[in-house]
Amino acid sequence: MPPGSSELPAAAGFDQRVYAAVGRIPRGRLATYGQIAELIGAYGCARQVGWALRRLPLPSNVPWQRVVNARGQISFTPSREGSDWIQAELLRAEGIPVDGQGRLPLGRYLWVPPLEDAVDG
DNA sequence: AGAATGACGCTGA
DNA sequence: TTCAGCGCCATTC
Repeated sequence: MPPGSSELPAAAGFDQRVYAAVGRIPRGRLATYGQIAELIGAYGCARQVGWALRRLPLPSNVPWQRVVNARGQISFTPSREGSDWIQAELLRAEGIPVDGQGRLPLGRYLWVPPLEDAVDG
């Protein structure tokens, strides 16, 4: 729709990129915010990835729970209104052990995205 | 328009 | 290992 006719934020397209990238994370795997940002060509915009996931309506078909910070820990914050704890439960359901402090073995479950553009496919 | 905020990440102590 | 500081940039007030 033409600009000015809606209240849609300019990052609406950005959100879709994030959701598409997150949707590619296999079950039982983890990715970081920075990893998703870099994957969609927005290196350095890790925070914006978090914003996009925050705007994600729950429940959602997007595996948002597989996105954690680079420190290998679930980002706990009151603004999530409990979705952070839901994230821990969902990850445990996928076979990923989550610490009582939200920490998890990121090195063991880190997702390595395929290089689609480098090979013929 | 300017200032504060935040589901991040890196460096240094 | 944990903690503090700084850079980052869209969102929000």
